[in-house]
Amino acid sequence: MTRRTVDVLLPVALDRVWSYRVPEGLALAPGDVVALPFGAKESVGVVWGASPVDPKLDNRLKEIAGKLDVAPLGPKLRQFVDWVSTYTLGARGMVLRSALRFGEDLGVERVSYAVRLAGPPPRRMTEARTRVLDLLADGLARSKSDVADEAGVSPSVVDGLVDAGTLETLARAPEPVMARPDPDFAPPELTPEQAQAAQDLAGAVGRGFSVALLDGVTGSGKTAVYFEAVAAALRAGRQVLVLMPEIALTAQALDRFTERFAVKPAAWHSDLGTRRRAKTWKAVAAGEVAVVCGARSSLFLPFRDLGLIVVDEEHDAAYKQEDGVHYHARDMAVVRGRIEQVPVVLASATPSLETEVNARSGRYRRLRLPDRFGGAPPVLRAIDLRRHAPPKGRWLSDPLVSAMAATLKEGRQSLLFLNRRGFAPLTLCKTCGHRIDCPNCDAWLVEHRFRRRLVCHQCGFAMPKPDACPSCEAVDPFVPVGPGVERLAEEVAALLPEARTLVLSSDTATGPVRLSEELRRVADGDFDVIIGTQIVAKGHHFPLLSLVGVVDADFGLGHGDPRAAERTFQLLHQVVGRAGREGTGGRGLIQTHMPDHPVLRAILNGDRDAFYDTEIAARERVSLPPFGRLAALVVSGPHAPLAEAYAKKIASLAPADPALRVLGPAEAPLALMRGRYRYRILAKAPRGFDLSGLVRRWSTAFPPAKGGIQVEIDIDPQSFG
DNA sequence: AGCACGCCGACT
DNA sequence: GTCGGCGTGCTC
Repeated sequence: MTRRTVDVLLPVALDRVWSYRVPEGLALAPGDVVALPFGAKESVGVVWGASPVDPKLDNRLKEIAGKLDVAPLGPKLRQFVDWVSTYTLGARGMVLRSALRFGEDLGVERVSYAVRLAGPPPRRMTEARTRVLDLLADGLARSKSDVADEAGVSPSVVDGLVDAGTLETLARAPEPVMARPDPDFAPPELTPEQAQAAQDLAGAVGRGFSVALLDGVTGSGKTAVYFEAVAAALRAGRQVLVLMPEIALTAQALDRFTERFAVKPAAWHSDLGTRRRAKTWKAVAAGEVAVVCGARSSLFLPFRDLGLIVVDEEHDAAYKQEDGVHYHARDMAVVRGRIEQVPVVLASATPSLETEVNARSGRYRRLRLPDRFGGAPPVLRAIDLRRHAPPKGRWLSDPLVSAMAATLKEGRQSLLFLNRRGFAPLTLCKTCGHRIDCPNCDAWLVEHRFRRRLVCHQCGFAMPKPDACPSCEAVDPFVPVGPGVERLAEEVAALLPEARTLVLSSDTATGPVRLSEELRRVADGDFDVIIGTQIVAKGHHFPLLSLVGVVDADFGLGHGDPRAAERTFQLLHQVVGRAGREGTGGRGLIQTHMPDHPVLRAILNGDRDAFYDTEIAARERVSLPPFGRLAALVVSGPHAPLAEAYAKKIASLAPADPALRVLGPAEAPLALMRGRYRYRILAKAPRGFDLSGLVRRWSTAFPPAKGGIQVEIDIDPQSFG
């Protein structure tokens, strides 16, 4: 007799489905989330389909343990998972894993207890009890932990009042993750241009797939405009995904949503606790959450009825996922939009070159927003470091320092931008010239004075600064070379001792929560000088800021990597845009050795199109993306000659296709990383070529990888080098 | 990705 | 004699 079987996809690094027996009486359909035994333990999986089972396998089939009480993954999400896996060559199971990120426990909801005033005051009054009763005097119920927090007492004080009969506990149903946002709560006043763009975006909702580039600087009202498209989707009763770079997901950003729609959006990022994660995931699947603001992984959330996708800061490099499955969230957002048949809005002041090309060709609609502060962008000036070289051991030129002093005197804030974490990027022995490198990577150890350690920015290796040179054994011989943000802080302290400075980098703002706190203090005027890495460039608003100093504009230029030039352009554009958003004429001073470099000229002249013109022409000439396609195959292993030999071997196995060009293997940009030697093969193909398919065929011919050798495949790599 | 199995070195 | 290192191979 034939048994009922289903094919199940599991969230593990496997590319295929597995057949299972369906127990008697259990109805299963594709998309159902099930529990099942897998290997030695219990796992979850998703019913992906049903196919005839090899009879030889039949008696080895295991049985599905049961169906989980969550909404099934819909056909469009399953199609998206399949598509992403096919395109990126990431294992299908690993792509599914991104869609099943509901944490360990989906099961039991924790009952939370609320308390409210219910009886006479207790016989014995204490100060702590008074504070609790004052807080609850309005008669409303609050959760026990909120009461303890807000009254500044320990939870046992609340318990004591319950025991005394003054308060009563109510087991409250777990609150819904979010109340429904109100599209009509606080409609903005829009300029005619904004209103027109808003109308365009809102009009696209409900009319199938389309892509629009919403093009405008930070002060142009981009957010207010795309919120109108969000409002349109809400009115249609549909869900919305707003993608943001992880680091931009701050309270500041979410507050803007709250001001417009009266409730907070659901947030989705790596900082979420498992509890909240599970709750949000379920609520998204059930259609109870209307709007998610999330980092790139929110692309795989199981929306029940998605109506709109917004990709904010679409050019941001953080959208590229580099570990596990390699994908670009902006590109995949467009794919999900196409599969879901919903509009996609890409928002940026400095679009990626890919998006700019698509807008110029008319594939994407462009909606351009003028700066609403009447075209008064910050006044920008280059400081030519060849003429204004700071003294040795300093990095701030005289003109920049005097501008900072004047700004301080006016009671306004200055922002110094330097994209280097730590104190100094290089530590040298002054006796023998020995350089302190990472033992696992081809990188210098960066001194971090706050942490009192030398740190590898590649692999995280850290060690205390040694007392003696490991090479010549001279005692205390080290000199820091070059600046990091921490070293600038020292310089500012010496030059402007009365200034209150803040260093803002991923070391000080660890995650959206901490970053939010620091940004709030900046907005409150707790600091005069903010010294930041690229973390300060990403869409945050600094209301008191009137001077931006770019300490080293040349960083990333002049290596001939087109992507580096694009990055520098975007970063500088964004950073100088932080100055003077409140109408007071802001200033930007840019320290550089090459004020005539095209990227800097475009920045200084505010001529964005000039930058795109030259960059697009250059890429077209040499068929770099988006005018050609790239795939990178990175071979790595603990033993350099073996890894290189393997890389050469697979390069020689490339399919013969006249359209394909195989370059390398060459040492990868980071030839040694985490103790692994890396060699990179680049495959180039024309636009429109099925590069994924070709690489997939190619990879089936790879010999078995032994000796710890790994091959990572990156379709559309970000670096062209 | 997990996880078990298995085959070699240093210890209660 | 056993504990445990991580290389290899399997998962319906």
